[in-house]
Amino acid sequence: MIDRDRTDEHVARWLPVLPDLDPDVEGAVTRMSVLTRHLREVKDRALAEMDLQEKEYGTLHALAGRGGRATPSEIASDLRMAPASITARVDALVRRDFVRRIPSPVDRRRVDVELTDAGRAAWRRALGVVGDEEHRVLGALTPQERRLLSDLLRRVALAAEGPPARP
Amino acid sequence: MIDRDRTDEHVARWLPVLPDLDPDVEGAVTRMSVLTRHLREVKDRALAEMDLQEKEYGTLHALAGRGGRATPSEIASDLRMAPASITARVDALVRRDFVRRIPSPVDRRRVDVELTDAGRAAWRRALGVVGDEEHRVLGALTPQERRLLSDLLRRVALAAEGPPARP
DNA sequence: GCAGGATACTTCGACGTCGAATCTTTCGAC
DNA sequence: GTCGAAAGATTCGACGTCGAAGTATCCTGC
Repeated sequence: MIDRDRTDEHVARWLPVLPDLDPDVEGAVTRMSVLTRHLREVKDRALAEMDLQEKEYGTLHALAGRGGRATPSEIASDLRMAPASITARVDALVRRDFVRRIPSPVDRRRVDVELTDAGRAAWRRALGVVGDEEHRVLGALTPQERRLLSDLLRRVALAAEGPPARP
Repeated sequence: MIDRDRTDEHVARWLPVLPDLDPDVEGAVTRMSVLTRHLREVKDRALAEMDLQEKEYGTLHALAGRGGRATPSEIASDLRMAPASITARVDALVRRDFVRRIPSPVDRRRVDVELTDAGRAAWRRALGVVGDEEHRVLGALTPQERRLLSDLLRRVALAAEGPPARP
């Protein structure tokens, strides 16, 4: 038969006290949360071995996703963080020579943040390891099942993105 | 045809720069992360309307899951937090009379934390609203599809819980 | 041209979490 | 019995994030 995972234990532990708990809803939600946390932790450890923190990598990644140049506000938006939090992140990356601050010549309020060659190299070097664990755990499914999973999650995501709950 | 969600945009934006990105793997992982964050934010807002913070509810919930009585270490373990972080949380709940500290008579190193009647009532009152959004978004699927989603995620979770990646 | 509002980044103060250290109590070896 | 190691909660100092305030700059309407 199929094995039980930790979420099954979790649900089994709660069912007696919350009888109207839907095991499939609770199971799906809990597993998404568990897997998200797991991937972040593995990514953290893998990056640490190449002397990079997750927040450093994340900032470089956001930058690379914008062609290697972006404003603090854009980075904050991509990372879903407060713009105020970006200042310290960029400071640290500047100290490591992974990034440069370039005052915008066209708008003197703006400061563009630009990847240096070293920054881009560090990002590329780390790029491989961060996806590895994702592929490893998703490798438990066949390609068709991965497509199916992604499609099911898209429909759930659309419901989440759409109209909020009716009062 | 089927609609695109924000994750589809995300993948489309990255595909040109990372050609060997697997859209199904990246899509599934990103949607799990997005949905986990979404559910936490909605839960936060719903709880705020009944004058409860997410961290307060979380602590009460962990306590209720242990029959209304547990040690700080047990709470920390259930919440996957450092035991040191529990002290302040319990302090705040004690101030609201949701919780009591009871020195263990059998082991004088231990301090049991116990739900008060008010604490249990607050937990029960909040219990309904936290599950509502989960059911709403998962309602985009049929019961059979929810079962299927949960089963697919279980297999992924088992791969994550199992042996780590081979070096 | 200029006054007032909007925009963009940064600074500041507060907060939550964590690892390490502390202090007490318990347990085990002898 | 006693000593040292282990276990449990807490305190402390550091860190990352955030909202609000601050500062400089741009833009729009008049």
